[in-house]
Amino acid sequence: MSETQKAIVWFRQDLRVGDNPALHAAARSGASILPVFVHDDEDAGEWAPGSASRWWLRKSLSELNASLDGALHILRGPAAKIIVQLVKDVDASAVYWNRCIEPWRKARDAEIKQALLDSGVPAHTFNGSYLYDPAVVAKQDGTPYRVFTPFYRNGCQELSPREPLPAPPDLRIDTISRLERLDEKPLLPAFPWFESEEHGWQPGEDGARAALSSFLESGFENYAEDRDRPDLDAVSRLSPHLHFGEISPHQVRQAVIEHAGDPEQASADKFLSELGWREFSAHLLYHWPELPHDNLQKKFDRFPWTDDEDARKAWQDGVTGYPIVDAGMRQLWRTGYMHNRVRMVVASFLVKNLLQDWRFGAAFFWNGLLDADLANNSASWQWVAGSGADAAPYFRIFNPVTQGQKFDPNGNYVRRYIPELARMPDKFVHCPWDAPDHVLDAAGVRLGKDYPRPIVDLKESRTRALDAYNELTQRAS
DNA sequence: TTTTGAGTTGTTCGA
DNA sequence: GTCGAACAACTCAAA
Repeated sequence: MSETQKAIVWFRQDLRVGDNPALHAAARSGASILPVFVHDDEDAGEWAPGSASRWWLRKSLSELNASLDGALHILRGPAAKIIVQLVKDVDASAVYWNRCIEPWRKARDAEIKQALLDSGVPAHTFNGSYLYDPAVVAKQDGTPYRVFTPFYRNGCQELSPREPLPAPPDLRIDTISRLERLDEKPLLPAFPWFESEEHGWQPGEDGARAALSSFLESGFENYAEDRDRPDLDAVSRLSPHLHFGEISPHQVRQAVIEHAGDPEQASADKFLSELGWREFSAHLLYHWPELPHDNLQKKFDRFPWTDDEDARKAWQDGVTGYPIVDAGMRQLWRTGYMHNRVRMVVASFLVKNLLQDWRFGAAFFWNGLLDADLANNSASWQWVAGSGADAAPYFRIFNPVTQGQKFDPNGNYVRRYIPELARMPDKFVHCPWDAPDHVLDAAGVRLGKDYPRPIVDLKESRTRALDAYNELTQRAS
């Protein structure tokens, strides 16, 4: 291979140098590498990164650029046009990328690959983001799974994920091509947490590794028991790092197994199954590209969602009067993140107690979450709503008071995000409306002024949701 | 080939 | 206070 041969490595959701199959293969080809990222919002349409994701992406790209000696070329526009033109401009001999599963990317990338092939330039693509290639996992009869447990036990665990690849030792970055650099300012989001470092996030490959180490050293030991406790520091918080591909699930999996010494060890087993859920969501989106928009269970197309602006606003702003719900929504605003257990509680509350369409909730999360991921977000909202494949039974309706008392037993999570309840005693911190007047006085809480009264009655709204669901099943038969 | 039993995350009610 | 049953319907794989 001659010195002048040039390979484009197109980064997308794999903003890392380690365990990057596309980058690794390009380096091994001997070509000099032109690393590229394309802001392809026009291709993405409504699934362009939300406000929170934009903040993360900008930081992460800056980190990746530093890892690549400042050679990352960031462009903007429809990727088909940009990549094909770039190949011509720099006379590239090949293009490398790791595959994505979003329906809009899948379709578009197939076209780009064909266009490149037609012009005599091969596109080499890899599975970099999932332990098990979503295109490969299938039942005996060749059709995709709809239920998690057989998917995980039979579909996945018989396949062995690859060993993580090292960062390419002989990376030759192209230093000749000089392209126009993009002004990143329009990417800045309007979220308040952008201003402060309170959230403690460190986007980028180093930050991802640090998050993993910190989890293994502290939260991991009691992960199996404490992962449902939003008041404790027991979860990995790796989700945004995994979404942007700053670390691969292969690297995480290997580190967890090495640390635990045994994949069957309780915390390791539990954590690996969570990675399994990430795989399952990808599997669902890959095979059911309508997942972000359409109920997978068609009977839900007739569900009588209401369109209650006031209720939606109260939910978004964290002023529903149910402390665990409000704390979750405020955590989202302040940190771009929400603990998994609380996500289920706020989602159940929106969909079941408030009878709002899950797609409204999914869109709000898409904009607000740093880890917003089309597969996880869509599959999880459909799971909570009961409309998905292998979804929670509809009659499983979370009681926000019970959930609060069970998983935030001392109210520390609620107090962290709802300062107006900081002085409420444990007994009433999840149900301030039950507190006697003298307790409210002592805590400095005037219900309806300092902190809202509940916007719906739990028992009534539960019955209303169950009735709505029963009507669906009756009419279906 | 058909049957059978199990399946992430819950709540309420009545004994 | 504790405990089991009921709350649907469907997928999947083992028997």
